[in-house]
Amino acid sequence: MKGVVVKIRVVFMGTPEFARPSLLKLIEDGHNVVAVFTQPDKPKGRGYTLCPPPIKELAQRLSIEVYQPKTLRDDNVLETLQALAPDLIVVVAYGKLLPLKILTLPPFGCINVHASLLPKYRGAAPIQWAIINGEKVTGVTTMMMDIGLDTGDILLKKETPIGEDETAGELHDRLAVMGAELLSETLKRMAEGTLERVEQRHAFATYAPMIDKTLRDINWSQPAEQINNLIRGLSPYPTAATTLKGKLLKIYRARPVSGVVGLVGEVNTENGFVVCCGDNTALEFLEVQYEGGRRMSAEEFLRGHPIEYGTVLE
RNA sequence: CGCGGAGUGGAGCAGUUCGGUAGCUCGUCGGGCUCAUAACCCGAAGGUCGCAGGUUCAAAUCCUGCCUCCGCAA
Repeated sequence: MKGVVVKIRVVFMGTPEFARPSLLKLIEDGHNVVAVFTQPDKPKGRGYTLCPPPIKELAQRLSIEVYQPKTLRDDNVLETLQALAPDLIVVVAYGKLLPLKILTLPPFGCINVHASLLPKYRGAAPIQWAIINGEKVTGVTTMMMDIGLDTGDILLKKETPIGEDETAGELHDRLAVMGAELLSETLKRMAEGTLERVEQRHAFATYAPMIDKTLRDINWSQPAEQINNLIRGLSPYPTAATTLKGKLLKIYRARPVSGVVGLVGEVNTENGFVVCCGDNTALEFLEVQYEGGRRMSAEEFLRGHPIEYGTVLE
């Protein structure tokens, strides 16, 4: 019989899909997750149906107690947490800043998993912005949380190249899994006592703010490469878009092509669904969705929507 | 009751205002041309027009209810 392992009490805080692999990994690793905090249900979709966040569903399936406070700056919430007596709080894309009283509550502190190589891309949308800015490499970071937004001391980092055609959705899924693995390793090394904390080089910090809807409108005078970065960074949500015959056309996937020149925004369908961009570059649409319609390949779209010669996108 | 759009052969669409033979682009199958082809020519198969009622001599089309999908908004 080996020595008795004392399991530490963990409270998990997270909200969207990105946090799922991390919570699952904690359970797989045998950690004692005593409660899950997640954002309140929100009205979503057509008809404003109240939808629980992905983490709530997962937690309920795992029979873990779920709390959904509107704010953490509340004495009742603090009392609840004190009663739960966590040794450690793990935060993955929770969507709220933790007040000092909570940060200092667990003896082992609060650990956060962030989807970038800190101090770059602090904030809400690191994955999207890394792609929009044309980064070739990104990664995940674990850190000891402090009072600021993603400013805490770094524990572990793991890099990964961004594929040339990779979309934010695909990168999101990869980083979510990488983040879960890095979290697992972080906790393991914490238990071993081999973890070091390194202060961020704050001078090199950049911010990745929430994605604003005005971002989605494509400016065709930009070079194709840059437009494609935007398309990849916003796919599949909220999706870069343009206007065709007064209706919204979302672009899920495209690729720069050569040999086609024309006015900025002009459509050429001689060889695929190609649009002329700035600096004499051109972009071919591969997957689109027209207002009111399904998402489909550009080829399918053109069958039912022949485009007149000289049509210009706005 | 948040606002709006759409369901038509396997895929994408037109036809619906103003009821009267089911149409286009593509795919599939067969044949032809070609050294050859995803190219071109000829031909064929394939549709309860989302579902259920109603109006009518007659409904894809008009009326009512329901289901599903999509855009906006959040």
